[in-house]
Amino acid sequence: MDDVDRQLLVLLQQDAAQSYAALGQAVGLSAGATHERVRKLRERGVIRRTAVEVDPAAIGRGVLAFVMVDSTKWVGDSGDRFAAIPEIQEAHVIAGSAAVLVKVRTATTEQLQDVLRRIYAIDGVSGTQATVVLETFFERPVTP
Amino acid sequence: MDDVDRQLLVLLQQDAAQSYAALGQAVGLSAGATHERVRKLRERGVIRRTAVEVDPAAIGRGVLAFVMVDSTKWVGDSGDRFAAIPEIQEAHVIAGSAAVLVKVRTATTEQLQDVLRRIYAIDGVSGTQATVVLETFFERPVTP
DNA sequence: ATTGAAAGCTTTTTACT
DNA sequence: AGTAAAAAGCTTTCAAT
Repeated sequence: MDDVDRQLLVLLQQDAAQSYAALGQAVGLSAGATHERVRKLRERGVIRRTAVEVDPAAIGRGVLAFVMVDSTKWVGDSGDRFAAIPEIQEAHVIAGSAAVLVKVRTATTEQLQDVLRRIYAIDGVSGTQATVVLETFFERPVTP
Repeated sequence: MDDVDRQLLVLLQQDAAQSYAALGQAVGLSAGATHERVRKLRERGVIRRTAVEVDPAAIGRGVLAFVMVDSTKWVGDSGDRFAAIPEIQEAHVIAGSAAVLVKVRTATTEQLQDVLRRIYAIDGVSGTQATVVLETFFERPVTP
């Protein structure tokens, strides 16, 4: 992982649809060498995948909320229970009490309420504290 | 936005590097028609961009935390102040008091502390409450 | 809006440095 | 690791439906 790799990652986070020739020109390498470096970044798992980024509002997910979930039992192995709720975009085990922090996207606040109901139905969950987002300043890739 | 468009979005969120021929086969369309649909999804802004997804730990961002930021003044136009801190991956204005919720990725907890210091330095910020993530269950695309 | 095919690039491989 | 060039494959455009 040198400077060129880091530069390539930044460029590919901005636009993964550009050609290796263009990428190579930007970092001062031939298309072939650029291709080989990107291939290795994938192989080593630094690049996990290439994906399109979708506007949440355009697909009926205009409401964003973060929900703190409290539990009376150990939550370390209940990831699947959260994954089973499709409106949950992220779920993290957090420090403090037995707790999980989830990021939820729904079409309406009514649907958000329904997601909270389904979270409550998870075994051991003793409480939720939802925080609704009014405006997203930015969401951006993590730069190296 | 019909069912085929939604299917295409799901497939492209999983792997945007596949060919239009493969995509078309999956949804029962020719490569040309698939290309045209994807082009329109881009044009309409449903697809924002194509990007690689990078493993945060591999680029020295193994520590993840969510930080609630309280402020004594209106925060609606201080997005740039948060954007100026590169370790902040997301920043959202949240309901409740004058507050912002940010997602931070750093290499170490010492660096996290330094980010908190820089957040405190933002005009009007009166307090922060950091929650460190112990384990990420999942982070996934929003499905239509 | 979709098809099928042609033209023009890109990726991917290979031989060489 | 990098370069350069060839082969294979893909994107993009276009006439037709």
